[in-house]
Amino acid sequence: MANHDPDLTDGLFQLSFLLLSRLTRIAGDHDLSVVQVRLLGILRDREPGMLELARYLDLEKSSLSGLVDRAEKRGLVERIPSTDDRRAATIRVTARGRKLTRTVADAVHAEIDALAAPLPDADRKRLAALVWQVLPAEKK
Amino acid sequence: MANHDPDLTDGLFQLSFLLLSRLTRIAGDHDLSVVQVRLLGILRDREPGMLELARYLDLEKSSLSGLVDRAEKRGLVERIPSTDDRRAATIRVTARGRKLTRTVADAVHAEIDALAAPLPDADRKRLAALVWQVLPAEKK
DNA sequence: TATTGTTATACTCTATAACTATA
DNA sequence: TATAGTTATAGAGTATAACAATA
Repeated sequence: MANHDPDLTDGLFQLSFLLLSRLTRIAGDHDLSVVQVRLLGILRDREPGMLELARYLDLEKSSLSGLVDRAEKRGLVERIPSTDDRRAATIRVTARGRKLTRTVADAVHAEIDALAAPLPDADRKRLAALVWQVLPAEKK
Repeated sequence: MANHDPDLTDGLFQLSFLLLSRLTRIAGDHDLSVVQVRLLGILRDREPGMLELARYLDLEKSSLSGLVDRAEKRGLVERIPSTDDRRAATIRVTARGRKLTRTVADAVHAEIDALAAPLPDADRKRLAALVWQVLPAEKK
């Protein structure tokens, strides 16, 4: 009955795929892809240039162009031309994008809370603490 | 200094994206995509039909056709025509696919072990147990 | 009629390479 | 020359709808 020594790697990937699948569905409910949600999430508290954004998302700068194009076309973000470097622009989330970000974030939170709800409160806290301990410093 | 009450949802998604990024890189080292790795992983101990496989991967059956086509073209899997239902086929991993699956799985395991290595042994076990507790029964 | 699977089509996402404009 | 960003192109992955073959 008791899982003796369940494998950490397998469990983490099972959980990752489950979370990703939930996120994909929630994003899809708002006509967003997972990467668009990540983009919006990054823009919550930053106004990065394209190269910086590419680094955050671990994408080539060329991949960013289309991504930002599609988000801009939907009025979720805007390109703000830099005043001091006429090659550069920063990407800023619009009011509409910010609203959508909040909506999606709330839905995601509710979903994950429900997933973890069966755990006793102390275990949920322990899990959160352990997860954050595994994350490398630059992700925190 | 101490993260007081770090958010569970945020931590889990940070970790999920980190794991996914590691998996993407490892898969790419072997010219595989993440979904191809998942496909191979499922075939380790099953020989499902296309519809069954679609259900495992949470994809439309039409998406499976191309996925399996590409894997078959590389000699990683093969379509075995069903003997009792001439519409149907099962998907079987080849010897070559099995070997590649092991290689990738080993690399992934090593990578995640390294990631979790800073944790004391007891904490690693606790983390694994908690993760498995969050997973719904059908994933175990 | 229902089911298994493929095909046609369209879109998103991604990379590489070549390019433009500015520094 | 170097840097910020876009464009051209190609391919994987995905879905919807229509289809073929078999049950």
